[in-house]
Amino acid sequence: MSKVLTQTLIYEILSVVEEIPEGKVATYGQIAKLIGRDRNARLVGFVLSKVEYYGRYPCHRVVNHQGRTAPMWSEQRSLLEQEGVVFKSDGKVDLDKCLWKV
DNA sequence: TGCATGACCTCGG
DNA sequence: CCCGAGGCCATGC
Repeated sequence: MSKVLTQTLIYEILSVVEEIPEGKVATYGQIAKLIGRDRNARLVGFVLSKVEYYGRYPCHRVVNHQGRTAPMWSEQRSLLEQEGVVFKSDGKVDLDKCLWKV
């Protein structure tokens, strides 16, 4: 980890991400809120984009509010489908059923 | 020190 | 659902 993006923030985010059960997905805003930074939803995405740098976490269970996955990510959909996450014809996650409820 | 970018969110139309 | 505007924080040049 050459760049230290506030270890505290990353630790809190990963803590929440680890709590996401299989077959469920969470939104960036949801996570941001759980760590007490509801205004920093952007940071969550920004951090998760580099989280693979810190270790392997189920960051594929995190999608945006539209249920859309990362634009450049190819296997994210496959990973989620393997866990039982339902996808719509549009290629988006069915948040009505797979959204992680706290 | 300042400006631009990003896996975003909410509100209104 | 898509489009546009405003906001918020950290990173990188």
